[in-house]
Formats: sequence, C-alpha cells, structure tokens
Amino acid sequence: MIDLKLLQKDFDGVSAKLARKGVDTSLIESLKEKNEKLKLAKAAYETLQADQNAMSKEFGVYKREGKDINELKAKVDANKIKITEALDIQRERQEELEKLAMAIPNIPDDSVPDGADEDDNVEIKKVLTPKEFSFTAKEHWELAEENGWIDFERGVKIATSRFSASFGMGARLERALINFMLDFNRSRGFEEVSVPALVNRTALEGTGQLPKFEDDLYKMQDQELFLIPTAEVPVTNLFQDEILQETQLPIKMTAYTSCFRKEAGAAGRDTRGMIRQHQFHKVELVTIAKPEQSEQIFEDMVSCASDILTALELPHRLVNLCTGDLGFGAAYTTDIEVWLPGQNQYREISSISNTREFQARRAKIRYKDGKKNTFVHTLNGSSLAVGRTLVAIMENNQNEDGSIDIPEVLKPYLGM
RNA sequence: GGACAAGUGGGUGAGCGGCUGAAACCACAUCCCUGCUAAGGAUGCGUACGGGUAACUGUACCGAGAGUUCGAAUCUCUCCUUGUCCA
Repeated sequence: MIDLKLLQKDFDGVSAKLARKGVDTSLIESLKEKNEKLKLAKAAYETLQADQNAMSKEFGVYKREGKDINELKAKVDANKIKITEALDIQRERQEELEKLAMAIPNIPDDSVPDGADEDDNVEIKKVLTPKEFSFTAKEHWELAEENGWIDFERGVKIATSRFSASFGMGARLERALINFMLDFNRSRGFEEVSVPALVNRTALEGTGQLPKFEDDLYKMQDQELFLIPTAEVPVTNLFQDEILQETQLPIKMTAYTSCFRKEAGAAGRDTRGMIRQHQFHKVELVTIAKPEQSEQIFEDMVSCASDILTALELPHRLVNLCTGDLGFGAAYTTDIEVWLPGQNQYREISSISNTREFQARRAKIRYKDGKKNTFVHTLNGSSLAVGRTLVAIMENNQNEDGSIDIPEVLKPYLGM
C-alpha cells in the first residue's frame, strides 16, 4: 500500500511517479480527497465519542451520590444517535479509501526506465556466451518427448491443458534441480523454510496479489483459501502483523513450493511445452530487511540466482524491468533471462524485486528501530523457476543425436 | 464428529459492568547506590490513527465479529484457535 502521509505531503511527487506506471492522476487525487474526508469524519466521530465517555463517567458519580439521572440520560441518549450516524459515515469512508488504496501499485523507483512492455526493458549485462551449434537446435518439447522426460498429453489427460507429467530422468532432474538450488541458496545464507501451498485472503492482500488479481488465482470452493501463485506469499506473510527485533534482521529465507497460476490473459502464449504451465516448481528467495539493508540484499539475491545459472553453465542476461513490465508491488525489479537456443531468444527464468515497504505496510511487518516501530523492506526473487531451468538445460545441452548432457554440478544429485 | 474449558501487553499472570490501557512478577531501557564473584533502589516501558512546537491530549484496541447497556476485558450470541475428555 502506498504511504498516505507521503501522498498528503507530496501529492505532486507521488502522482508524477505513479503516472509513469500508468496510474491516472485523477485516481490519486481521489485517494487524497478520500483520505481527507475520512480524517474529518473520524474527528467528528471522536469528538462525539469523547462527550459520550465523559457523560458516562458522570453517570457513575451521580449514582454513587444518589443524584437524579434522568436529565443526564436524556442528553446521553440524544448524543448516542449522533454517534451512530457519525460512525456509519466514518466506516463508509474508511471502506471507500481502503478499496481504492489497495488497488494502487507501488511507486516505481527513479532508476526504473520508462517503457510500455517487456520490449522496453533494459539489458544490464550478459553472463556466459551462448555456444554455436553445428546443427539446428531443437526446442525443448521435442527433446523432452524424444527422451521420454516429459509427457504433455498425459498431463492434460489427468488435469487440463497446461499441465504435464515428468518421467524418469526428467522427473529426477527436477528433483535434483530443486535440491541443488536450495543447497546453493542455503550456502548464501538463506534459511530453508517449508510452507503451506494454500493461503487465506489476508496473506494475499499482504503481498499484493489481492484484491486486484483474483482472476489469476485458483480458489477453493468451500473455503476462503487460495493455491499460492508463488512462495513469496506464504513466506513473506509468515511475519505478518509482527513487530520484529532489530537483531533478527535481515531474515533471509529460501523455500521450494509448487506454484499455481490460472494464467488468465495468457491464452495463445507459450501454449506448447512447459514454459507456461498452470502448476510449476519454483525455489524462491524472500528477505525481510531493514530499509538500509535492502539495496545490498537485492544485489545479493540477483547474484545468487545468476550464479546458480552460471554453475549450471547456462548463458543468461540480466535486465532492468521498465515501468510497463514492473509488477504491482515492486519498486524495482531485475529479471534474469536464460538463453534458449531452440527458441533463439532469452526467456525469463527469474524475477527479483524489492517492494521496499509496500508489502510491509499491507502485511503490517515492522521492527523496533530503537524506540520507534518502522516498516521493514521485503524482497523476493525466484532462484529459480525449476521447469524453465530444465528447459534451458535441454536446449543448451542438446547433442545432434537428441541426447542431453547433464550439468556437472547436478551429477552428485543424480548419483552419477 | 461430540462434550467441556480457555484465549489479557515481549513473557508469566490478576482483573468486582464505571475508580482498568489494564495489578503483580519477569524481561528490557535509563539513572542511583555499592565495590565484588552477587545484589539493592528509582524511573520508564503496548499498538494504530488524529490534535499540539512541546509537555501533553482525544479515539480505538484485552482472539475476531456482532449485540445488551448511559458505560463492557468483565454479560449474551456467532466464528476462529488452543487444551482436555469421549466416539
């Protein structure tokens, strides 16, 4: 959630920054107005309530002294009617404000380049050079089927489109990758956690998936629970509504979970293969940090994800997301794109974001900064998307006969 | 699944419908005293939002929500969680 005090203080600054993200200034104007109206309504209600409390106190005194209370009671009763009205107005305004405020994205950092979509993202650097193939590189679905690693039809049969099943070395590689990634992240100081795959509405509001993106989520029918679209949701919200000790920070965590996305609006994109599935494996990094720590930790997280790809000998590049491609909660984001020779292009395999205090404000995660309570910064990033890593291994390590070389670092995980 | 009980501040734990934002103790912070393998004393110490340069002050919060009442941590209802017992 954006900082309403900041909005009040620096309306022009805030609205200009949000305009870069396509948020209409009139919306911000309306937010500011609603906030001011709520303050007035609150003040009105609180004054009446203060009167009421004072009169109620007198009641006790009157009774003890055996005084007549009829007159006082008439006054109090009349005041009560006004309080009820004032409270209704206040609640209504509160709801209006919240509804609007929860739907406004984070303020993009000044370093975020302007742009409409992913084509305007800015490359930061390339790591490793894609190798030349003496033959035409195949796409991963072809290789996956040839090797019997992934069965797309049978996945669809037991669920629906955009589901797949892995067999043999395909399945074992997935597991090896998960373990390798978790171990790697752990070696960089991220504590492993294991969390529920179902979360409630409050958690999703805390990290910003709700209320705006309900269509992208799988929801239980008989309970207010949702399948997680990313481990970021349960892991970040572990500390929801807590006041942490300064010495606890930063809290660096890594978690493996399945992720579930409806992929609403992605019809026709990546329909073949396992680039875009409804369920996929992902190893995630989440950090809860003091504000002054978050820039450095962000860099550490980017390095961690990039170094995993380097260890797997997969060429990739880092890009700085432009305003148009930036997620709802992020102040700034670096994507890591892995080279896919079969597709002859770089494709996203990780996305690392600093949300600064955007999620912390929603999820009420604070720490004791001396005597004051201060919102923490929260960061999250994939390290990495497992399915896409497998895709990258298949395409980059393919031989002319269709066989695939296993990366050295994975061999211990496969008993090789 | 059924019965009963409980949910209070960082922790333990008191709380009669008004004098309780909440005793006491522990922890923590600052200060004082003392000089020895330890302690003693004083003060402070919840959160959110609003007003005030500030001292301070208003409102709300004792699992969540609703209700009764002039007034609720305290009474009633619903829900959630935990514990114990039963199936």
